[in-house]
Amino acid sequence: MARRKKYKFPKTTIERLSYYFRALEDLSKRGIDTVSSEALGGKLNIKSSQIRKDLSYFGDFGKRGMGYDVKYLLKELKYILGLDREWSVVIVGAGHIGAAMANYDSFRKRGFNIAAIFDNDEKKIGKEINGSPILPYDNIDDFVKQNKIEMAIIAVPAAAAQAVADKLVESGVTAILNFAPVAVQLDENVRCLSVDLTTKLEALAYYMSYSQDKLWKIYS
Amino acid sequence: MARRKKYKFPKTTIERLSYYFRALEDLSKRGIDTVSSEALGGKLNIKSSQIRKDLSYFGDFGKRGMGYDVKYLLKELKYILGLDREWSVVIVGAGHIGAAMANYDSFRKRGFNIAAIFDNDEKKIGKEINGSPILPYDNIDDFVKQNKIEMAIIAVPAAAAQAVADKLVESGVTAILNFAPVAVQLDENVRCLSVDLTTKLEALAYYMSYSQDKLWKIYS
DNA sequence: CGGCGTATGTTAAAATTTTCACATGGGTGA
DNA sequence: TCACCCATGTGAAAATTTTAACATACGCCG
Ligand SMILES: NC(=O)c1ccc[n+]([C@@H]2O[C@H](COP(=O)([O-])OP(=O)(O)OC[C@H]3O[C@@H](n4cnc5c(N)ncnc54)[C@H](O)[C@@H]3O)[C@@H](O)[C@H]2O)c1
Ligand SMILES: NC(=O)c1ccc[n+]([C@@H]2O[C@H](COP(=O)([O-])OP(=O)(O)OC[C@H]3O[C@@H](n4cnc5c(N)ncnc54)[C@H](O)[C@@H]3O)[C@@H](O)[C@H]2O)c1
Repeated sequence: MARRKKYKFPKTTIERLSYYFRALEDLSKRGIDTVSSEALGGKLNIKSSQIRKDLSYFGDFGKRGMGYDVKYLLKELKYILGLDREWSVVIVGAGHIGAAMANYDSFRKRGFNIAAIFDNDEKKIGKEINGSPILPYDNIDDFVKQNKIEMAIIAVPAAAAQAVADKLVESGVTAILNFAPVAVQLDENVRCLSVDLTTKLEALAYYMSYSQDKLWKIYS
Repeated sequence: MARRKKYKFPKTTIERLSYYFRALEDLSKRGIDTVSSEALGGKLNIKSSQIRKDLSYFGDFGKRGMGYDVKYLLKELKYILGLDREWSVVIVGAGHIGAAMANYDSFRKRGFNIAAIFDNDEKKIGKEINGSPILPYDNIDDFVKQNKIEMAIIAVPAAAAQAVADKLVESGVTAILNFAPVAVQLDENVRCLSVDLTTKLEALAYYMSYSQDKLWKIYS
């Protein structure tokens, strides 16, 4: 499909491409139309050689002696990251996290459309959050199938997460962002990323206790 | 301070220790008092050798032929992770993310006390979330000093994040969990972890576009 | 139009992290 | 008590990822 020079590269590269993309958007907004790997790295606390290597896995985007054309690189990264299209997403769990995600307009700007939110709490069903309806969890299967939903965000309590994930996958979802603090077991052709906020706090606690360990990247 | 056999180990080890801790809590609740690295790994999708190595950086916690005593390992991990004490935390930004974090009781159970939430929105000041008062952002300096706050959660818009971080550090905070999508520039003796939800979604989009890449860990 | 400064893309080396393989030692039961 | 089983802890190998170094190419300026 998309351009790619090498077939193997670090998993962390994709994460960094996303950072590059955002930083470039910022530069673009500020009217800057050329940037060197050195300058971009300074902004993100990432070594310039790392940036050049990451980009080199996908193509030759820069001009020697000159750096990178911001708009051009943005376009390429958009393509590489799969952001040149719309993604239909459902959120399961209309609680705090689910609501936060539904209210975050930057997702929509990036092409992630929150088609609906599902919950099993009668009191929430029928309302809407930021324009997305809250629907009965029991209808999720039909909805996902009919609307060809590919991505889902799980924001239900840990105890319910595995069952929700199973139902989602059965309905046809193939990518899941999971906020529940459990290791969801899934078929290997389903992509699942977990966001674990407790772990982050605990890691901070560890590093507070052992101040001799100075090992941080701005990203993680 | 705490026990540690080797002085160098992967950064990812700490993250995993946190997963082990949570999985062990679960086992403990269910009345299981011994576990092998193999069984624990199965629960978390982590190789048993990885678990044994991670633990070996800090001590000999298991019994050969037997596995690990759940309660004992929990106690040790609690100590290692710095969870055997209370942490006073402030949240900056009483928006969606700030509210979600303040409402999450598991943090309190783990020893993270949300001492206060700060905001510059007149309409929010004076209210409280889950027992924590929302105070004027202008008072944050005094509050942090007087209450010896060490940790902070930044949940303000990206544009304000750097200024907030600077103010926090100036007031004495030395650990920050940052939700704003910017690389905050900090003195190297301040620990900062960022949670970047946009990046996670974008990474999912990438892997949806390139289904040939099957490379997932349950954690990330 | 050709030399010079500059920043890329790449190759090779270094560093880090994971995985393997197995010797080691604790517990159990005969 | 002793032999046997089992899962740990570890040292060495493999795999992955980052960093360094530099030859290469581009554009500008004189
Ligand atoms: N809030 C935080 O800051 C935070 C931090 C770390 C982890 N998490 C995790 O994120 C997840 C969501 O947290 P939250 O704070 O939004 O929880 P919440 O309690 O605010 O919301 C959960 C929602 O899920 C709904 N729900 C429960 N079971 C369901 C089911 N089977 N099907 C459909 N809907 C169901 C509930 O009605 C509720 O609306 C939880 O797993 C939690 O552990 C949250
Ligand atoms: N909501 C999400 O799902 C989501 C997803 C990705 C990233 N984020 C990031 O997390 C951060 C918080 O997001 P949110 O959705 O909670 O935003 P929000 O708009 O709901 O809340 C922001 C809060 O910060 C307060 N605030 C603004 N400037 C301030 C300042 N200088 N000092 C003190 N308070 C100030 C506002 O009054 C508001 O209450 C943002 O940086 C956002 O980009 C949020």
